[in-house]
Amino acid sequence: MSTSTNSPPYHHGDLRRALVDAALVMLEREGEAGLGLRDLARAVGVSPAAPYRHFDSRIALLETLAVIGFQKFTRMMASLQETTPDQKLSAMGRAYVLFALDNANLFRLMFSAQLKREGRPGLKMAADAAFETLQLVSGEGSGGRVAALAAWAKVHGLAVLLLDGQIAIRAGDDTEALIVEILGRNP
Amino acid sequence: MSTSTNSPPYHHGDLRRALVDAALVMLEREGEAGLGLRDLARAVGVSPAAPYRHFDSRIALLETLAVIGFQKFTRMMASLQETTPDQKLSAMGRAYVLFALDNANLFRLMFSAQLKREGRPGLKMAADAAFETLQLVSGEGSGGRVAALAAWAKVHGLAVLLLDGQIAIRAGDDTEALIVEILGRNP
DNA sequence: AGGCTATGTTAACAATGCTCACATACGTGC
DNA sequence: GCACGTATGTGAGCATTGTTAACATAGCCT
Repeated sequence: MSTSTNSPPYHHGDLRRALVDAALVMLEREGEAGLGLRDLARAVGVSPAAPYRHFDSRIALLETLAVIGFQKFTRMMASLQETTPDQKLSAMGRAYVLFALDNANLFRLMFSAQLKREGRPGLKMAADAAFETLQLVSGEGSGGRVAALAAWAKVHGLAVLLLDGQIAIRAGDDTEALIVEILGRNP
Repeated sequence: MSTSTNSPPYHHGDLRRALVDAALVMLEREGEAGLGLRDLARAVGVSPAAPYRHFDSRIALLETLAVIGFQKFTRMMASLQETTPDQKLSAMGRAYVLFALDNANLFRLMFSAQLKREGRPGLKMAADAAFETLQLVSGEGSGGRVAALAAWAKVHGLAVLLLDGQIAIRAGDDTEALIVEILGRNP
């Protein structure tokens, strides 16, 4: 226990968790570029060098966040209740896009090129795990790998285009309905 | 004219162009994060502050590069020879993806979130111009806006997934053939 | 209690984007 | 042809950032 005065405890308790939590919030608010180690340390009330006891580098922290993102993504995918392959596939597509919109900067980080450039095998594993079920469900329906990749591409592309504001949302649009409509379309 | 000795001329001649050219090369080699103003200045043989006579900031330089990317993209799209809407549409899809693979980091920059965050109306204009014909061609075929967006999403998603190495290219794969196959598939 | 290790702090380094005061070339009006 | 204003490049320096090294403190184990 610390002294009876409210002196801040020298040891934080669970700094790693606190850093990750604060980083996730800060990431979503300011984007990856705005997530500085010093700001992060200050937000948690700790010295600028403290995070290095828990993360080798800023990149390593970002990788951790991305892995967490993939886990969250995987959990959401696994929680879908639909039964028939067709229903399941379309529910997954819809959930995929909504996840991207709800966690814009986290989603961007998950697919960030910078992280892939380094070794980082943990990230690739988390990503592969996340897409395994997706490929499984979409492949078994009709036509194997090509069909699965085509479906994946459409869903991912829609997510990215919406995220970047590239697809203009018009005044009367219900975004969620538009997503379902686009994904249901076979041009 | 400078003196007869080979003293480097104080004024570069066309520094802006030289900076842009060097930046494009450096961008493709090292990625956006690796494109530093000082490195760039050194590569062109000029002082670290010189680029600021031609670009307000690093972001402004990146925006210029992205706009150039969209122009290049638009030219490539316009140069396609196909005639019937169906042929034209599929040729555009193929060209879209190949452009992304050939200009990986430039393509990423064109869709970079960081640039959109700032005002930067020039970038949005260049992007809209680039996609105008795409939307036109794909919309007139069958079903209006939704069909156009669905086609766009699939093409863009395939480009991004390939770019990020997310779609595993297997040993026997011919990448270009795989692209055509995926884009031709209506799941 | 004593010591080992984990965890945090302070001070500093190198690199980066950016700015300011100054130097030099260019071009335009007389 | 020449002075002068403007555009363009230089050099030094500032604030910030990621990162490291030396030191301090807390918690744990015997």
